[in-house]
Amino acid sequence: MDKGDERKKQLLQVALDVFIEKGYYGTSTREIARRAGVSSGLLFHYFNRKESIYLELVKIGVEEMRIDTEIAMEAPYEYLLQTVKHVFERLESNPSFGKMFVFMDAVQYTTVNEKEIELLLKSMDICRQWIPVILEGQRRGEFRAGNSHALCVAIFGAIQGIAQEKVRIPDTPLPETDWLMDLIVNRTR
Amino acid sequence: MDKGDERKKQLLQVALDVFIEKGYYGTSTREIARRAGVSSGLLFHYFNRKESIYLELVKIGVEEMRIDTEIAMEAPYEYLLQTVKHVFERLESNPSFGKMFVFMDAVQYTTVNEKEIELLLKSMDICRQWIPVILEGQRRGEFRAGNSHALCVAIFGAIQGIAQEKVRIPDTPLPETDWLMDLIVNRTR
DNA sequence: TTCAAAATTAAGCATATGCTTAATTTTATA
DNA sequence: TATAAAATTAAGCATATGCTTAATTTTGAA
Repeated sequence: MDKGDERKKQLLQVALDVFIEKGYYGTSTREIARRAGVSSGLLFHYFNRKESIYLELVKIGVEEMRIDTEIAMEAPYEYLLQTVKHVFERLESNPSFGKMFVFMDAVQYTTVNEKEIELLLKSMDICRQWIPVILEGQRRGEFRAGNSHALCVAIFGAIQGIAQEKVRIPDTPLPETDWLMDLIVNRTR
Repeated sequence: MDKGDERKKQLLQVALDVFIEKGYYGTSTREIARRAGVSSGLLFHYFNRKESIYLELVKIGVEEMRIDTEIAMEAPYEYLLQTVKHVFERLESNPSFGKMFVFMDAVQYTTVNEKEIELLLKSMDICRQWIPVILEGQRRGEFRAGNSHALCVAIFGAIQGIAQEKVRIPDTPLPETDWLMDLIVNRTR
């Protein structure tokens, strides 16, 4: 209902598109404003700096990527399977999810002078969140033995790469969930 | 020996670093020059436009990524295995390879107005090169059944994602080659 | 040693950028 | 309808950018 909030949402949506397309530095505030059909002044009425737009998007992204460690530790295999399924389903059904996913990855390469962003990035580091879960899965014999960090990199790297391809070429066919799980699951037991 | 060629190489090396770090648009010609310890004028003495620097790097990248389809078709499993091993070894031993790898991926997201780049990108499209090889591997029963394009996306997406992580955090442990192969190999036969 | 070619720089032009400011329009409520 | 708050714009400042130009230094062969 609030007109201001609607506009802000719209601006964030447009900004996400441009950031993904051109990167942080390649995105001009003028272009965000132009694509949204408003003046630069209005953009800076809602966001005090360019970095603030970026920061708000990162915050939204962090929220979307957070895992529930407690549940995950109870059933590592099941939780990972559901996570992969969930990501793939949303990649198919919701283009803006894919964009956010790719955006969140690009963030990690973007050097922006914001202490706040650095903090967010730490909280968002996928391996940091997942390694304990993978260790638990290995302890149970559900996941294959080996360097748990490397396992984490393998599966989430794969998901990341696939998501990127999907965003770049939307009719890219997604792999089966099982294939991805074969990266990490212990098939010898 | 040729001093000009040496300088050009150096400039390309520096430019690659900056392009990876800040993206195409975020990279200023001034910064490339500054990091190389030369004037802007000299940079434009060797490259007539900013895009030309980018283009030369893409050309080098394409050369590094090209596969030998003829040999690949003769032994799909073996060729893929060697490719993965080769990439991982070079990721470990040669940081600039990783940078080039990530750069080549970023190119695909960068909209640069160069017909030449578009042509290069087609020739560089990994799935276009690999799908015939994967189909042959499936025909032989070496690779698992399923959408060959999706299989291609799975394995090269994984490699891509892992390479990105490696470039971002150089002490990231790389997964075992076998784990990656489990994405695509037919274990039921 | 000479001197033309090659390497290099300093200065600057035109435009794009992040962001501000003051003014104007729209909205909603009393 | 009157009016204060909210939304929006137009114009512009300071700086950064891609790239050019004219001049200077370095190099290497005769």
